[in-house]
Amino acid sequence: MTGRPTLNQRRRDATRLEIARTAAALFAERGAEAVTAEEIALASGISLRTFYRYFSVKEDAVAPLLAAGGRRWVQLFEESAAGLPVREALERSAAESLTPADDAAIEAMHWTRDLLRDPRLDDVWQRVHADSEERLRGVIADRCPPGTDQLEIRLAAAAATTAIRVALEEWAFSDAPSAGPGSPQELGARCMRELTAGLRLWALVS
Amino acid sequence: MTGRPTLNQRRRDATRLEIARTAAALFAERGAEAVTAEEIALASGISLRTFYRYFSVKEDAVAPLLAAGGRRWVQLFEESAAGLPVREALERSAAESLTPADDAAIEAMHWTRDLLRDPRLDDVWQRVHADSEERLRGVIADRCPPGTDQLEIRLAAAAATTAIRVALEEWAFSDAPSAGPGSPQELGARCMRELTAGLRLWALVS
DNA sequence: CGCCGAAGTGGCACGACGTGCCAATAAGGC
DNA sequence: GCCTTATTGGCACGTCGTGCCACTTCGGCG
Repeated sequence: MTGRPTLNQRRRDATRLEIARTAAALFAERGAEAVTAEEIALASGISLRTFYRYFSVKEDAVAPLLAAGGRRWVQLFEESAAGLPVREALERSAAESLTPADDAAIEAMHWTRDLLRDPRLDDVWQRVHADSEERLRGVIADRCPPGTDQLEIRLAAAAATTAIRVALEEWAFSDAPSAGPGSPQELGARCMRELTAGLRLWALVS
Repeated sequence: MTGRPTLNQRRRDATRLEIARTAAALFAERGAEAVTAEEIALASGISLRTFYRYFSVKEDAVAPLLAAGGRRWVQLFEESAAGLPVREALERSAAESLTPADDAAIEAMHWTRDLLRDPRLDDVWQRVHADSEERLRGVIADRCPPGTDQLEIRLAAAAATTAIRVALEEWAFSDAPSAGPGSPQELGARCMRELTAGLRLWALVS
């Protein structure tokens, strides 16, 4: 279905991710304020001009890391069994996306904690979630019968995204480990349940 | 209690608001991208250097207008009868803040619609709500008995803020009037009810 | 094999952004 | 009146982000 990305596209994505790692290391070390775009570029082995072809704003360089979880969430939700009620599918995919499986996911979650503490990166964080909410809205709509009230779908996407955002922020500013009590999964499940419990969408789509 | 602001402070706030109006007019006319900070400054009768003493980022110039409703909300909530259950107080103050009373409020809501359509201003919009969520968290905490679970309070603030944000965005991109069906009040009440219905905080604080 | 178009990269120049610094000015207290 | 304090404007500077053009790389095709 989804035509696999071309070779060049995958190389581009790899470069993107490598720049993101470099930027994250520099940002975590000195703070985003004190790092210039040129430094990130040179440390990544590319020119300044090329850096701005990958990211239009300096701070966005870490977006691929911050957005990784959300991407995975949407993907898991899309792939979940079609028979599953929307609400179950949403909760399960969220929980799974918060349980880092491969090394890349573990790494991304590790960086997230450091990056969230930098106020200069608040904007990227918000942008990432606005983007996530939008994507989620799309895939939820795909699961609902045509004609379903669009506002209800939007509210579901907003509630779910807000839940995960709050859970991650809460975790990042605590000293809880990434698994067990106080972990993103646990907080995420709790926030998600509370914020989505009152939605009428669940009644509309059985 | 709250010592009234000094004369100088009020002059400062007035200047701030006037710059905001000037910036909003320019942004709405040409888009934030095409307006330089220097233009806003000169059109406001101040120097560029002074402009940056009022707003550290060009786009923030319109923040006072976008934040006006949220400020009012928090204020109304604080002033609401102490006997009222938190949930009622929150819903009523939100509804009232979405029903523009004085001219300034009407004007702010009018600008909001234009400004929300400019993608370049998304960041300010998000920042304004992050700020609103924070303030709300504070005043809700003041109403709850000490020792109340902080996460529950945070979730309530996040849910309420998200509700209002979604309602305003939905309204701004529709052609609904600012009163009557499809109005911010109506959408706000509906979003608020759905997003806060599942919160455990209401059970915790009676 | 060599040619070729498409895509990616680097260098350069430029306007705009945002800040540190210092001098000039205005406001408020004694 | 004077003095202290806050606010303002001007200037210089480093950084940001983009338009433009020349150069390289790479996969396809005769």
